[in-house]
Amino acid sequence: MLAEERQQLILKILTDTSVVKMQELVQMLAASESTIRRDLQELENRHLLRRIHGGASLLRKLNEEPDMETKTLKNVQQKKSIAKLAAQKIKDNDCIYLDAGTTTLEIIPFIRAANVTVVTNGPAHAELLVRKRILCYLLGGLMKPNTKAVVGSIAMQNINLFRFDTAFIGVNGIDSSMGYTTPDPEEAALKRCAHQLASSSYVVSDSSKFSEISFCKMFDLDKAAIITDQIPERCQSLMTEKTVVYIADRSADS
Amino acid sequence: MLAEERQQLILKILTDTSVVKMQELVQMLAASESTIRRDLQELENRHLLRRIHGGASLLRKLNEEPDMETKTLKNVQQKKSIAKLAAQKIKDNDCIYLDAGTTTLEIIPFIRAANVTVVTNGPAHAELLVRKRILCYLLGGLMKPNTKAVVGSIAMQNINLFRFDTAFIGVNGIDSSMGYTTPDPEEAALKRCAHQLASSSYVVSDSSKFSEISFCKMFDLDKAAIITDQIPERCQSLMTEKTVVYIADRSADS
DNA sequence: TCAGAATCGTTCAACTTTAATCATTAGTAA
DNA sequence: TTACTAATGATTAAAGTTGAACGATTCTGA
Repeated sequence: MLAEERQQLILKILTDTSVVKMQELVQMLAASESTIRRDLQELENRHLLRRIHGGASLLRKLNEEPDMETKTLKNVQQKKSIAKLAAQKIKDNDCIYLDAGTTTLEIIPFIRAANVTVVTNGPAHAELLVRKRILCYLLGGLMKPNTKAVVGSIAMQNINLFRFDTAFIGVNGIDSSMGYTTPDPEEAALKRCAHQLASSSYVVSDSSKFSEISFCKMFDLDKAAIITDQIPERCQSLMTEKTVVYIADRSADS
Repeated sequence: MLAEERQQLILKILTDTSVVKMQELVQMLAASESTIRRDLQELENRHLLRRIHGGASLLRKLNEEPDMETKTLKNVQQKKSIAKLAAQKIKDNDCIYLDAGTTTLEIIPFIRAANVTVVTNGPAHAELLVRKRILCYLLGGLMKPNTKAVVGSIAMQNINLFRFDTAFIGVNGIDSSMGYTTPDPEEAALKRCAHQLASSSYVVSDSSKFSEISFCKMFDLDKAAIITDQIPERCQSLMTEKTVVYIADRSADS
């Protein structure tokens, strides 16, 4: 096998799996460890992957430091099932808005609809989308250091150039009286804007955000449907009264 | 079999398989290795395929093409020394524009100046910058699948909101009569804009781009200084006559 | 914290591919 | 036929690629 083929294969495998072990590659490509090592080195130099001890990983895993709740396997599965359900809301030829954030990022691998156009304020989202050959517009503006989301007046100006069939929006708090909330005023403004420009809006969130209230209000509960994995007992009736809630079936994972 | 036939066949085989080995071609076309080699050479000169060690591959493979010369370690070192010199042009409190592309990406690790603000159309650049706690604005617009640069009318509109002390711009061709050139019209327009908005512009490029001419003209030679690793003998006088050239000292690597 | 295990970077020799050169063959026109 | 040119095939030194060895480094579990 030629070096070129091997390297293309490595990239392909990585796109599917996000991380890959040295030994797996040695087996799959039937080459020596030295050779794989050299391939990885070269691909890293070309900024096509990132080497890690024992293998390689995709370039940018949004948040380097895994935040508290992404840690447990349980939560990963929750997020994936939420993401899968969200992706099913996307129809052929849709124009959608995809908010920056880890939950919305998970949606991308599950998108099956054809001829979709996506607008996003998450650079990581944009890169994953074009890798999947999905037409993608990125909003301009100030890049926030911690979340790497694009925000600010330029982003607000840019987003108003579009209209969406559907918007998928992340939140930090869901409360029956305060509605949807998030810590950063700039991000809140952008999310509100996205919601107003969309025919239908979905808030994607795991169940830990219920009864939480963050600094900035985005909009009222009834303005968007919620896609989540479960509703805590204590606020079940309050929620279903005020808005539409879709519960992801965790056993339906791929 | 005529040379013409053979070459057409080679291209046909390549279109089907995307990569092909030397030995396979020798067998399939029943010609000597020398002949096949000459055919491949000619086809490469006509930009119809790309030769790789042990065979040939399609030109625009699915994913990555922009940096086929980033391969050798030698070239990596060249790019790093160019990048280092470029970074030294940045002073405290500067507002700079950083064009998308691999050469400009290398500049970021070498930035030492304090309180710098950077505007870029490369999402990867933006992420690296905020990781270094450098204030960064990303242009919005359409994301190009192969280079992952942001381009188009929105990007043009966004960039005009800024003024720069210095712009660092990548190119694909440097020619004494045609000036600086690049393959994509959209990118060319953006680069031209960046240059016009900057007090001073630097073109960063390794020496392989001299005497090359790409599809779209950006601007004339004298409009920007060049930062490179060396000038080929044949165009040394032509270049130094028409513009300012900075040569990076390769031994000054960190 | 420590020791053992796994992984990494470097070096080297065997091997393969390439580029350059030269001899041979085929085709062409006088 | 003969002389000339272009294309092909063969040879060989140089360059590139590969796998294995080995010490250095990092990870892991006690």
